Amino acid sequence: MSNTHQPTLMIIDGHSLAFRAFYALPVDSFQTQTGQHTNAIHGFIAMLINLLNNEKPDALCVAFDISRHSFRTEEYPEYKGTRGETPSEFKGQIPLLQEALHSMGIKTLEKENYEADDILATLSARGAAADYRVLVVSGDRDTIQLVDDNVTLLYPSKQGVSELTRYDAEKVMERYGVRPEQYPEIAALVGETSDNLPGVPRVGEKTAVKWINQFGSLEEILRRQDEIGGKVGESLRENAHLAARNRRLNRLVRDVELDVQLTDFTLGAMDMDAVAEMFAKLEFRTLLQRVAKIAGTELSHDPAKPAEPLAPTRPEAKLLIDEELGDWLAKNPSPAVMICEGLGGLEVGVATETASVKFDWQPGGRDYSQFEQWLASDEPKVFFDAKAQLEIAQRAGVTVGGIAGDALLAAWLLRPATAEKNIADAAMRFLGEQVPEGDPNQLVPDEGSVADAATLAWYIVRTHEVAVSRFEDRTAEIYFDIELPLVSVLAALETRGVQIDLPLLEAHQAELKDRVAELQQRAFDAIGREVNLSSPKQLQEVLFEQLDMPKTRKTKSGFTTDAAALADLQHKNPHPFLDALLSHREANKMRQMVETLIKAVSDDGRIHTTLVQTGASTGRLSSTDPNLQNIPVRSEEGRRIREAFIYAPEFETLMTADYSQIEMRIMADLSQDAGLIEAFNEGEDLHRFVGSRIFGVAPADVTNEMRSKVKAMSYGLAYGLSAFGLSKQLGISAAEAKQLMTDYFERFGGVRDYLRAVVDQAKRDTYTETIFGRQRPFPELASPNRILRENAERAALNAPIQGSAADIIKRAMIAVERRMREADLTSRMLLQIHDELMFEVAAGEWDVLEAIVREEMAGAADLAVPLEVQVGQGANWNAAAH
DNA sequence: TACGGGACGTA
DNA sequence: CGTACGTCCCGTAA
Repeated sequence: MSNTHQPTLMIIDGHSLAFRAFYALPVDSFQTQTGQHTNAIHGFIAMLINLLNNEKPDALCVAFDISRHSFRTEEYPEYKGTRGETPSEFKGQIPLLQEALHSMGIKTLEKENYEADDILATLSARGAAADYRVLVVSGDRDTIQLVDDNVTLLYPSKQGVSELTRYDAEKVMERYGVRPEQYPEIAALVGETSDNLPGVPRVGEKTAVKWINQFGSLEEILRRQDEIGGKVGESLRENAHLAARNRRLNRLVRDVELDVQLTDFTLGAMDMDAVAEMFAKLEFRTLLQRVAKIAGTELSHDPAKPAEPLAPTRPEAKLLIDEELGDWLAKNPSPAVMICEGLGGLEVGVATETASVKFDWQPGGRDYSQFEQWLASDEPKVFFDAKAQLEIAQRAGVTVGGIAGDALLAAWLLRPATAEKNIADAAMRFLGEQVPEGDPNQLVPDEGSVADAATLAWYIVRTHEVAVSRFEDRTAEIYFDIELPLVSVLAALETRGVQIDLPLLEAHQAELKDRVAELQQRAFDAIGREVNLSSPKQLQEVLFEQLDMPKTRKTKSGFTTDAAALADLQHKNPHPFLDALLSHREANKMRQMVETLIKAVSDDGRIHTTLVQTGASTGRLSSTDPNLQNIPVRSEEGRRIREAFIYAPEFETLMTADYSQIEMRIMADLSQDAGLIEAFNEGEDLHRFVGSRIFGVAPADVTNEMRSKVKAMSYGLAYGLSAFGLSKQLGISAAEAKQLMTDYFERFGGVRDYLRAVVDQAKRDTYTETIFGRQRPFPELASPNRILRENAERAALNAPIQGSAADIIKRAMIAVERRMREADLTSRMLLQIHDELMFEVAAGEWDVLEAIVREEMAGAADLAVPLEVQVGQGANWNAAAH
């Protein structure tokens, strides 16, 4: 026996053990507040924790059945037919269990047409071949056949899942009197009631074992069935076909095609944040602690965090104003502030972990001057959604300084996909505590005001503390250096708004209205009836039934009528209706947008969008009410809308400044691809340069067609574009697209290596990271669902690129705003559109502003290639473009 | 009235 | 079978 450590692979039959747990634990005792049953999940996880503690597997996988349907039911439809309907209380628990496992970084597997047992068989064969010690955990006796020198079965004893019996080859021999691989032959003879597989009547375990030992195998028994006498022999001869069928059905498949590597199952560091969130959802408190303990002991290099103190009791909020309030604020550093806007005016709560105050705030009143001074000062304060709070204060005539924390942003940074939108959810996630309900006698007990301001502030300060304590160093940098300083910049942009030429917009609207009506009429005339052109359902009737056109790509509920498909139809099957419809679509879309913009203009003649800092999980901002980040630009009609974005009379002009090809530059930096870096340093047009390399011609000889292909390819790369997608987009053959990609990677191999490495890294770490360290978790990378997993792979590919661009422009915004303030400029930053900033420029300030903008935007990151900034000037947004 | 799907605008 | 968003409209479910 060698001394080297033989790794252990553990494979669990998820369904069978969850089902046993379900019957082992009382359904009614395990329910969340929303009524979700959790007894099977609880029992399963408890068992899993024991297994992790006792067996210390190096790799782990949990296999599930997808449905009752499998190749076995195809041969024998009655297979497992005696099993009753799965209890409804059980069904819903499986997806949640899988989610819980994923949160713990544990892979699950399932395979259409196979049972979990077959996956167990396949993986144990592969594990043994790869020299693992394999532990199979299953409540299904069929898995006994998997046991051998390398494979041990852990089988739950009768009472639930708390005790597992270890079956190695010897134990099987001892218990059943045959070698493990012979067990299914016994089972075939005896039958398996629970699988609805009747065996040979009169043959029980004893007889079967006797025969096996006498004849050596089932095959031999059936061949020599005539040698067996008596009633039993008669029964065997009559029912031999049953035994043969049972044997076919209970033979586990050991070579199921599984799109995984054993190394995928290697257990790594647990993302305790994700676990905590999931367990909070399931309301598992003690299990969470037990999991944390495992994670702590397993991650020896990650010292276990000190245990959280028990939930402190909520301090009684004092009602203070004037000097008393001032004294309190002076004595209690870094409290959370919560300003609630209610029917009765403004209610303010301020809290530390141990003390809190509250009061009704009458802005400007003498009793509140100390509070207002403190609010405006740089004294550190913590908020939940600081930008919204800042804007409430601003409406009350008070500025806010010292934004030292924002629990909403902190929670979002830790899990950007699903930021908790309210304090109660965040408190549940980070503290595991339920924020108490507000006054039940309240007339309108809405979600926003569950508790009084002081109580909310107390939850905010503690939630923030826990969230920040979970930051890794680089996450903390993103938080303190980027997201928090950005809050007041965004608030300023929102408050400023952007000037709109309303008469121009209204004229445009009137024109569009006429045009839409005309195009609608033309469409109606073309088909001789009236339909709703905005109804895909009615359009399908017209196109595929009335006009009998060829069917387009399928959607969930029929066939697509999107622009690309309609253009394709028009090509194959020209019809005036298609023309009218396409034009109507476009004009109608523009009309809607213009209408929305007109409605959004405030009394000050400006549009004030909301920039949502937690809007995108890549780190980008999003814009709502209205969305100013999707104002048309590609069509002539669209650019006319941009002409309505102007500057206020007291200013002189508009400036736009955008990063040119920032994502490709980031790609060059991240991949360190020598060719791509050279491309940017050459100063040659990027796509022309890349095209010359790929097609092997001089840059000057790159045709427009070549250039546009290369351009599509380059941009597609950062999105995980496939050869199929590329061929479709460019309208070229799949072979040509494939060749294009091959040629591209031939010349820019670093890019290919990088893209692969990103996904590999993300699979290992379960998250991606931007240049500045912004992380985005990708639990779906471990999903057994191929669609989900591949979507996650593409998103993971894109996240560092899109996210780094977001980091860079955010840093630029903070720096530019600061420089403008320092230079005491009147000019103002107004909008951010992902890679572009818009400014309203005051007379005489153009040059100094341009210098600041260029310097700070280009200097926002130090990449392997220069960051190029293009600046445009004009009387409106369209004219200021370049 | 609420919600998902389809379609489409931007980076 | 290309990432990230928000908004509109429709049609259906409550």
